[in-house]
Amino acid sequence: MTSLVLPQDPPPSLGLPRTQRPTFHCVEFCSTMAQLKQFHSQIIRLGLSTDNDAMGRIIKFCAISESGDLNYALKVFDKLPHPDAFIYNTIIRGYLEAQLTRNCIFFYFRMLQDSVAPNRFTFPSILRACCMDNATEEGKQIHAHVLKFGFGEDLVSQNNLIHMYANFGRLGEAQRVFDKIHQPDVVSWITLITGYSRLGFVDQAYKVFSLMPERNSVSWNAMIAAYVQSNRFHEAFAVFDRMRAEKVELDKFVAASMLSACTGLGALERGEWIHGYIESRGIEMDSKLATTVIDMYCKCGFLEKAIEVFGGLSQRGISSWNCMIGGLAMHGQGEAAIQLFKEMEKEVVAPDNITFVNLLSACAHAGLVKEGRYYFRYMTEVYGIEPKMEHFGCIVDLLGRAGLLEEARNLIDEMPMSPDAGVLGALLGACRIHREIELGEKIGKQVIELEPHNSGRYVLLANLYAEAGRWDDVATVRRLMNDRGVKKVPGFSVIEMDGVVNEFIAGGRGHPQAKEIYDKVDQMLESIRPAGYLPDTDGVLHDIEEEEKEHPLYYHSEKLAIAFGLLKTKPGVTIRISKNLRVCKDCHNATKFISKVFNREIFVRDRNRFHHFRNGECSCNDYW
DNA sequence: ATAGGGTTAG
Repeated sequence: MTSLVLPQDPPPSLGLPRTQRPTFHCVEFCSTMAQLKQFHSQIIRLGLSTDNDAMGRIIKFCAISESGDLNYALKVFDKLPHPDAFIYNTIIRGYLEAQLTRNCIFFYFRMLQDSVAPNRFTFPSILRACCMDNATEEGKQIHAHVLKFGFGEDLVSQNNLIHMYANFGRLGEAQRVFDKIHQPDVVSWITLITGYSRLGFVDQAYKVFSLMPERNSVSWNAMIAAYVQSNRFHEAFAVFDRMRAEKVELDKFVAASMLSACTGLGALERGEWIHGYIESRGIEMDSKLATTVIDMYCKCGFLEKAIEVFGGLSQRGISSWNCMIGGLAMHGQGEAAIQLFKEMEKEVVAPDNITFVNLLSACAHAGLVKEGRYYFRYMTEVYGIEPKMEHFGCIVDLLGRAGLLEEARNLIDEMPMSPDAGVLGALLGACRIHREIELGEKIGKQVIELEPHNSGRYVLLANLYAEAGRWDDVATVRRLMNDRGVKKVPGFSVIEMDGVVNEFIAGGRGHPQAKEIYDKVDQMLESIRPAGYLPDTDGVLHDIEEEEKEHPLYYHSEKLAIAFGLLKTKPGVTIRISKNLRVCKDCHNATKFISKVFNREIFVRDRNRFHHFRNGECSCNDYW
């Protein structure tokens, strides 16, 4: 497709009816700018350099196609005496795709100034530009234009208005636009559902979802994703089951959402089922889906399988590498993470800042201080990546855990930005481990004021006080939380059994076999006492109230889940638990003893990492 | 007859 002859004879005349004029389809066969320029010059030689029909096609290629050149499009545009709406729309679209949203808006107003009436194709792009630019004023104004120019009935424009208002956080406006549509289509519904969900109104999203007259896989997925993103995994499963019951096939989007739900719960068996489905149905494994699968196996504790899937990928995008390195980090396999990083470099995949977050956190979790320091410098020196907040967080974590609190503090002082709650929280955690009460207190108060609504920050300081036996101060922190109306996130643990996800909350009696399970906990804790287990009540604020101090420690959610696991599985079978908070000191200690006395491997995934308990020891080396 | 909208990682 290198030479294409344009009709030269007779020379086209602008006065001819459309059917008799030359067509310019040749431009649509272009794949490079060089080819396009050839056609362009031929067309100019035909005397058509100011012909909208011809130039519109040239501009379309330059402004929108992958291999185009927006500046060239603009040059062509500047030579046109009377560009038509198509051409303006195309340039606006080009700016949009180049993410030059201010220029989109600017160009739209220029279009109006040039007295070219916008058409129904104009508004979707310009509304998206307003959306991306957070241009609320212009957005409202353009909404008025949509109506004024008579496109109040155009569905695509209305759907984009819904999208835009939702993005602005103006759900009332979004709903009003939706309500005015005579026949909303599936996209209108989905846009509204996603709008509610992204702003955290999941129940409202569900109300809309349940009103939909017809649903396709995209709408099912919008609802599933809404639940997954708000950590309501059981509800995601419920919607998924309904979708299956209605015989809707899952596509790669639904598969990805459901894998995330499995990841969130630590539901390995169900995750394996989805993965098997993807393979047997030949659902396309793009790099995003591959990353989701690998992430599921990592976070559900099946690291070997994650490595296998990773190894089998024909294309390894940066995110696959990052995910795998992060998985090794989470399992405390620092050396392996570094090995993998070196392999990545060998395959000439350029690491990005996330790669280094994961690599540094691998060093931190494995206590590889020397290596961590090395790669922190390496990142900037070799790849020119300036450390961001997260990188400082990793290094502070690394140094702090290793007891190098002074160095961690100095690093914080030298940071180019002021430390956020995450960075200071890392230092605070280190203070608790190393019983640096005074420094910890100072940092703890700072952290709380940085994130006064994050209950975890209060818990950390309270635990530090508890560590020092300062019970009055523990009470003060709790009072502060109460006064501010900050609710502690309830801790829960889940264990999957024959594909059923069993969820436990501390002291909860909701499980049908509660009696049996609680008896098992008592028996379990009695049998580890002779081996040396002593209950440790320091971490009390973790799950419970003061007056219940002594007792419910025994009934922390992970103890219930482990007891259930012992009850329901054959001797020797590995027990896998995942919980939403960090595992407390007492549970960690107890689990070590359980692994020895009951001769079981126990995997516990907590908020931060994996703990692999075996024969009385934990893979984290008590380093968490 | 050239153009527009919805869902997925880390």
